[in-house]
Amino acid sequence: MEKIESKQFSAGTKLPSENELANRYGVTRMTARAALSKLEERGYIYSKQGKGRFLKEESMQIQLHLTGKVSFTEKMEQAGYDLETRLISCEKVGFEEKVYKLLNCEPIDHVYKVSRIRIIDGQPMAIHNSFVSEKMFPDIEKERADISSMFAYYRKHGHTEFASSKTMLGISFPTSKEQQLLHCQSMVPLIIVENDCINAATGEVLEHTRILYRSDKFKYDITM
Amino acid sequence: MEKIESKQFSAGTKLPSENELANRYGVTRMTARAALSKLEERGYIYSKQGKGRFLKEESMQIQLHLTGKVSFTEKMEQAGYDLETRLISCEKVGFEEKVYKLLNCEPIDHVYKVSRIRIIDGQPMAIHNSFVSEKMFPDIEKERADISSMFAYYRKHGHTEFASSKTMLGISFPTSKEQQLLHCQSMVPLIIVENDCINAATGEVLEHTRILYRSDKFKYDITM
DNA sequence: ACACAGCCACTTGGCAACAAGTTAGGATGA
DNA sequence: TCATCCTAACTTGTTGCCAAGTGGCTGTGT
Repeated sequence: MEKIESKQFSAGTKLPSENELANRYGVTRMTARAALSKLEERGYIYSKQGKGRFLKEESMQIQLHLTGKVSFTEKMEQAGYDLETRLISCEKVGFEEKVYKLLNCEPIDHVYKVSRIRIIDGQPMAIHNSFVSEKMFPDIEKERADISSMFAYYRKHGHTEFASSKTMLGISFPTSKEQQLLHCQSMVPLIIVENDCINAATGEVLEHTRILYRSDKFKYDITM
Repeated sequence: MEKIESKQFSAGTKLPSENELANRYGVTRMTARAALSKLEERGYIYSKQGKGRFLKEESMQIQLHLTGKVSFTEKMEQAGYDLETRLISCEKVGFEEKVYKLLNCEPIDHVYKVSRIRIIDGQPMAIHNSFVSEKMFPDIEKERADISSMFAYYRKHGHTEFASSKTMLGISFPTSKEQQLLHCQSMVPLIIVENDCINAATGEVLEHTRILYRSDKFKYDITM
């Protein structure tokens, strides 16, 4: 059934039709169709009614050192990539226990989610969510338009030395909104990396960050 | 369409039928069916003909420090889990450039893949593949039955100090064989962690390891 | 009153026919 | 000879119907 994916063709190649696959492997057309749909949902192929199914070009993979101290921006610019960071949204979020607890907030406090998208060489690669409390940054609503770099924003507010907390990694699938932003299919796994940014001098938690990486766009280096 | 998954029920709950979902959201039964199939392939629900679809119980997640120096066995036993490691296979593999290069092997050399499965509290959690060269361990074919721990095996052959190389992380989906071994569906992502085990004294590469973790069974700690 | 058989309404699973889009080639006409 | 249109043979997409499995309800016989 899914030995189909082991056959490696070059990009743009036309795949055998549903009927041909069904005959060749002695299954019904529905079974072949299901297998092909899976490949489509994973983002390996695309289909055109009346024409057929075609292999997408395999996208480049960028090496990314996940555990490093340097910021994403610096990493990418050092490696010579054309990185654009675009602000998507900056709005209050509903109560979420984990985030509120980390930011030392009560349920009545307001927490903002600053959502930015990372675009490399024209391709959206990751969504960077920063959770900050109104308590810590009361003017965030007014200043939202100016936020280009979170670190620059924190320095402007007098925080100079930064540290990071425990870093956790998990996997999930994109919501329909995230699919649009990242230009990906529903079955492309996302790697979610979460940690906190702390003022090293005072120990205050400045933000909780939740970064969603397209798992197929990077090779992740987690060397200590 | 996929707002279905946001509704959190408790385990074992019966989901609305295909027809009911189709009517409720004003879509065809095929659309509802496709959405439910997706949930089934991701391993969230199961279906019984004539009865309906039901939520699976959410499995526990074990915290795992990916970048630590201690071995998987030690980590799990320290945390008090009942870990069983079972040998699946130990056989020659075909030429694979990356692995052969890392092991300093030519295409005519023989490389063995020692494949073991990690079972925690009765649940298969990960597949641990070790690639070793016949050049380095000529008697591996005879000794294969005795291999319980790779480190113990290396110590038996005179290697005492170990180091590890660069560690890379990636995502893929299980083959049908891996689905059987890990008791999981086809759309459950696997986290693949690869690195080399090196004799710290001589610098020789003893093995290349490729570990396949079920992404839904762990919370991955990648703190430096 | 109780046991049992049959039926019906519901579920998921599967299939076949049809619809819609594309392309190539041949018939037709100027 | 050349241009144009039509048709036929592909492709994928969609719809609807029927099969198979389950459980409850009801009628019937003892």
